[in-house]
Amino acid sequence: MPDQNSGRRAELLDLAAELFAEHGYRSTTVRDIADAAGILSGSLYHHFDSKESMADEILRGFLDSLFGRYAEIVELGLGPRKTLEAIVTASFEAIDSQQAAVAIYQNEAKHLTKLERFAYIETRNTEFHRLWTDLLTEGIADGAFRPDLDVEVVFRFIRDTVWFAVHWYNPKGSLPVEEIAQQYLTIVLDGIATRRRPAKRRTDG
Amino acid sequence: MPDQNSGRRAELLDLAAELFAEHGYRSTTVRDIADAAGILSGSLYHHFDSKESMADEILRGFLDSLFGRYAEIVELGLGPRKTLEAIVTASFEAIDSQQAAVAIYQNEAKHLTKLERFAYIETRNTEFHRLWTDLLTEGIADGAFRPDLDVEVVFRFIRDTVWFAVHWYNPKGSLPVEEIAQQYLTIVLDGIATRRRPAKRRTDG
DNA sequence: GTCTATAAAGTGATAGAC
DNA sequence: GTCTATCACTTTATAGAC
Repeated sequence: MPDQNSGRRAELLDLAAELFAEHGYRSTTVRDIADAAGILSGSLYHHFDSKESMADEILRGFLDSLFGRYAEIVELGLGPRKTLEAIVTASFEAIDSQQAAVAIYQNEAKHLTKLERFAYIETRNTEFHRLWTDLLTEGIADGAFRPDLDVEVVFRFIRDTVWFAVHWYNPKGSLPVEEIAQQYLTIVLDGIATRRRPAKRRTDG
Repeated sequence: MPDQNSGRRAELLDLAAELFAEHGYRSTTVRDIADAAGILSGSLYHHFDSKESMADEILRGFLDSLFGRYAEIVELGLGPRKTLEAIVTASFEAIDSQQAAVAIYQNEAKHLTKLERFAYIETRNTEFHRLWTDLLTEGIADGAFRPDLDVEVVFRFIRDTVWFAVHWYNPKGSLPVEEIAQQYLTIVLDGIATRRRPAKRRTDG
């Protein structure tokens, strides 16, 4: 295995990530990746052990950086509502800056976790579940969120909507990522129906 | 091609749908399908032209029934809010009764549309987009929905959350599909944040 | 309606030359 | 770091017997 920090290596990994994201892990052949890089398929094995190793490296890097960011946010102790807003915003920023990795995580995680080497995905999913249900439970307890909601349903609802945006978000589109995050937060927090008092309200700090 | 209504044919199609949904279209081999049916792979070709034909038949059947149901709802002329509720509920019912087909639609449509024979998926997507944006625009115009929302963002938000439920919905779970649909509607319409007037409100008919 | 047998193409990966 | 050459295996699909 050559230098882990080689520029060429990172280049190839980026190409692989884009192809995995666009066509799916399974449908992308090592020949496709090599073609995109302008080399032959055999040459890829100078940089990586296997196709699986490439996906592994892409997902590991993405999840480490994402959960590092989440940990930073939680440590700020902003209270349930502001923490929720920050976590959602951070997730949209990840979609913006690491779109391919997010798409792979979305599309392939379920199947890859079956393989031992990808067991850390399950660990991260559990961590994510814990983060959200704690946050929602705390928010319900202190009056920030409605008490009549099923925490599990809300968790999945938020998780799904946030990550699914990766499928249509266009980094070059007219809507900047901050604005989309804001729109999502508005819907999740306040709903789409009209209300008698449209003013912003704040129950927590 | 044998009788289109043969019981065996439908049986094989159901098996294929479950495997495509569970492991992905690409990862499911014709051998897998034949194994599940207790026959050899070659025998499948007595019933179907190709693996692609199987996916085609599954998706066509699903989309036809779903859009038939949508058309029925729209024709009732219930007004924006009640129509939205009915469409969301109908979609959850589809997840309940045709889980495999919905999962295939979710996971594979993007790639399959590239093939000419699956062009009708794009047509349906356009139809779906039209249905929702009309509904939301109408609802904003008559005061049922908030005027400060981007119709496109809300459309994608609802579409994604509703269909994504197929990934975790368990037909044998404790929450009946009607209740999940209701929870989703509550979140989408009213948000998860507390409000000063928690009472139900109705702006349209 | 299923099986036997097999073709034809694609796929992940390796060994060694340059 | 890339290429040449190639292996071992998988996959879709076909032809004809039973």
